[in-house]
Amino acid sequence: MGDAVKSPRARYREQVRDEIKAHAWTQVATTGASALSLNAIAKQMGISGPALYRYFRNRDELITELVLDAYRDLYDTWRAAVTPGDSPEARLAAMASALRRWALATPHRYLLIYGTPVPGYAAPPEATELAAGLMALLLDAFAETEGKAENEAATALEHHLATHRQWAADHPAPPSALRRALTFWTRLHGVVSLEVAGHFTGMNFDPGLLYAAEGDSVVNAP
Amino acid sequence: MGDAVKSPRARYREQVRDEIKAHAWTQVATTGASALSLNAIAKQMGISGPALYRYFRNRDELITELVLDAYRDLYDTWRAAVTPGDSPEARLAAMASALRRWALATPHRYLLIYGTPVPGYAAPPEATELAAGLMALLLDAFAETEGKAENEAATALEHHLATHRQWAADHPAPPSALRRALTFWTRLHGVVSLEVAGHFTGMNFDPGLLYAAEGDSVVNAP
DNA sequence: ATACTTCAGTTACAGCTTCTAACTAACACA
DNA sequence: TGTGTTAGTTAGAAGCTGTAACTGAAGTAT
Repeated sequence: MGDAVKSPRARYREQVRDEIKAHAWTQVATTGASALSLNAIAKQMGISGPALYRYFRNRDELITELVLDAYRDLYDTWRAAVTPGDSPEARLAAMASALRRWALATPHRYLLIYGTPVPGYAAPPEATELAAGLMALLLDAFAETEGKAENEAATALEHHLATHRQWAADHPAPPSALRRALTFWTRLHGVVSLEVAGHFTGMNFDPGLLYAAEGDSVVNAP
Repeated sequence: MGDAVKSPRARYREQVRDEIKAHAWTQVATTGASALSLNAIAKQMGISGPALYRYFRNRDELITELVLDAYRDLYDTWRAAVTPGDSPEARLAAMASALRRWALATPHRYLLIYGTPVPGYAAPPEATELAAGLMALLLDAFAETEGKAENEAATALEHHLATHRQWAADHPAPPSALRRALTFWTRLHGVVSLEVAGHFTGMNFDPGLLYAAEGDSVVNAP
């Protein structure tokens, strides 16, 4: 485990695990996580079904691994999308459009982490930490900008968040930033989740414009 | 079919169909639609598995029926929530809080229509019509109020919607109302979908306050 | 070098799923 | 009383997850 140079067995094991995950991803991308079949993966790899259980305790463990990978990939995507020196507004805009591109590229990957939870699956603590890492990127940016609560309910929320901020306990962002980061997240998710779930198809308008307006509504609040 | 008084066979058939759906609903409520098992329903009813195929062509047809029922139920809930004479603001507030209550009462029912689509399932045209019926209730209210686009992106969206309004073709609401209804929908969905999917658990804040702020942000825009 | 242990992969199987095919038995109606 | 419709049956194909028991190869220790 702590070895810098891994044994050949461990290397082989890791390689097969990666191959399994690669096949799992193509399956998720096409049919979604709920239809993921370990048997089908084994068949594609030319091995028997039960052989996969040497590498993953069960189906849920494989799915959990995919969820964590998805979080990490989104985190990397955001890190790659922002230019460190840029203004917070520019960084938020970059993260917003990167998120939608990431979601539309592989809708089922987005739904895997933000859609209907697959029955029986329990999010591991690591997933919560990765989600917090994403949130931290938003908080970093919002902490650098000002933004007034636009109505009484928003003010009430902001006051509430001043004392209910365990989810951002180790981040110095003020309540206003917490509120705007949360709002940013839910507004973007509201648009993109309905889009990837196909709820806009047939409505004949451009979801990209709605998405842009929603992102701007939080970042460039009047 | 067109008979006002149905034959005893048809009545029996309808009764069994309803019983199947009732069992399906309790199953959906506990484990979600993706884990719905026709076999398990048959066992609960004391009949053999294949007998159910007399009443539903296949699993997807049963799920489709549940989806349509859910839409109808949400529509009725909204109709019951609003008081006709009330101000549009009051009606929108009533629909918003009714929606969240409806979603939290049976999370999987909300996810059935607004969550990850179950693989293989294709939304029937009737579902689109029912969704349009829900949207019409929002449009009715927003058409009675004023609301300015708060930034350039929102203005661009509003202009776009002036010429891309097939989804509200038979509704006289102006572009501003279309924009606000759409925004209302996605903002409420953004909060409630993350809430029912469990993404707020462990964050230790009250989603109800965020939900209220989001609803107000569209209805009581400054 | 030989013996021992670890482990990847195998087949067989239990138990679950959807769904089809063929058959029986009850009912409606003329 | 006869005929056609239909609700239900069992049998079974083909798929799934997951367990048990076994084989054979690779790594490790003596």
